[in-house]
Amino acid sequence: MKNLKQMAFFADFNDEDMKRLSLISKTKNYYKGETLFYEGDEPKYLYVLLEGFLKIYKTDYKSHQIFLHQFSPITFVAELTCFENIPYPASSEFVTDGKVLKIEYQKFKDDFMSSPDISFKVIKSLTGKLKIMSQVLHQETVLTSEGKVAKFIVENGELFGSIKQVKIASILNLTPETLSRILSKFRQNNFVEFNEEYHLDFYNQEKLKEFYE
Amino acid sequence: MKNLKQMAFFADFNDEDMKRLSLISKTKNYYKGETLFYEGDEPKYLYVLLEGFLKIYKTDYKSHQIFLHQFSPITFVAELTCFENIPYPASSEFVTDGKVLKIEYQKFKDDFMSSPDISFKVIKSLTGKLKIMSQVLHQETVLTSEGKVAKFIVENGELFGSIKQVKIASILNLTPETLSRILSKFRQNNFVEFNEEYHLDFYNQEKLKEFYE
DNA sequence: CGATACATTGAACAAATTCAAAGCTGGTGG
DNA sequence: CCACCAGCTTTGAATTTGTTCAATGTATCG
Repeated sequence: MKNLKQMAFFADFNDEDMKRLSLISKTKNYYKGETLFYEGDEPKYLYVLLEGFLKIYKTDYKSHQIFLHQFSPITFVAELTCFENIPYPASSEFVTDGKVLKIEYQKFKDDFMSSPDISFKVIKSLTGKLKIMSQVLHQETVLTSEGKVAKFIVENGELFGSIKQVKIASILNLTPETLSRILSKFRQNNFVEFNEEYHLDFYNQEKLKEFYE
Repeated sequence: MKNLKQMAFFADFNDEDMKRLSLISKTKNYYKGETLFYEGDEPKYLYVLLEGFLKIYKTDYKSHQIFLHQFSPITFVAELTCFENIPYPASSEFVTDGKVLKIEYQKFKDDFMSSPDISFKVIKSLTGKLKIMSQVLHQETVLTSEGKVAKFIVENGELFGSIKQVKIASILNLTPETLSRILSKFRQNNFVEFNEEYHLDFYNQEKLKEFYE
């Protein structure tokens, strides 16, 4: 359990606190590809992602995944559903092998939530989630496909070459075809340059920003 | 200031608390149509909507409004931006005349946030916002236009006749034309029936749900 | 009555997806 | 070492979904 202390949230727990926490929780390991919960499920535990990467997505009427976010350890996952006792609003799948702390929420609430420190950190965790959702909403409602790609280049350009375009397309909720067409358009207009390893050599930040600002 | 007590948040404030609050805040009146803040602005105060209805929206690249939510009193508005010190992620406009409590956030945080009661209620307010955003995101990313309309009929059918279709269209982020076409399609398939006053007389919930579940 | 806003309908248009086909590339096994 | 295969990328054409533009119809309210 000692790695919990890495989490900002539990950083100032003392040994006594950690012991109490361990009494109301247990860890579970998952393999890459396994699902932690599905959209619509009822929450049973308060989850803390301890190891591995967890993808959050929705499924549309065509059974296509809509990518929302990828969580890195260590963080609470979907705590909203516990606090509000509502079904999960999205599904989650391990992108790598991983480990999760499953906390009995009601006991956690009774035992820990009265502490101002904890409360404040729960607030921080929730505002973090709100920020993420706000960004996703912005991306999916106000940006065009070109805007999404332009923003991704400016903010995550280094990922070109290290991850495949199909992956980037799925992060941006675009088809690989659309991404390819937009990139070749950007290339033709000299907004970007790629080297032979698909790495981004250059981008015209000013021109690209016009697509999303 | 006594109406603050109507807000669940301040319900159990005593007179002393209220006095302290009044020292770090002031109220301001707004007319219908006025803007409280624009997307991108830096937050200056923690706002509490005391009276009136406040519309939250984003603006897309075509300068079209994307409707997100309409707040009713009494509630915090955009508290996230204070907690995280980030720009407003959306704009807001009064739909009616209204009144707002402007609280100096830093002092509120210092004076009040240490109380577990307050913290817990801030958490509730944040989870409420997360739920709203989750619904908006669902509506805008996974539902089709038909799905949006079907869901609106089932969940808000009584509003037909009392508000105009243009208004419904803007709530659903559809054009009036699209809404009209979908409604006439639903009428033709006998999924819904309207009377001569545009009131919803009947809907086939089962059929309609197929569009959004 | 007439003006103004709202609703409906059709046709053209736009953005992105889907489907299909053809290159490319990198890794594996013979 | 090379050939081949599976997965990725690119490109074109068709399709889909919803918007835009334009015209017409319908209410409502001074």
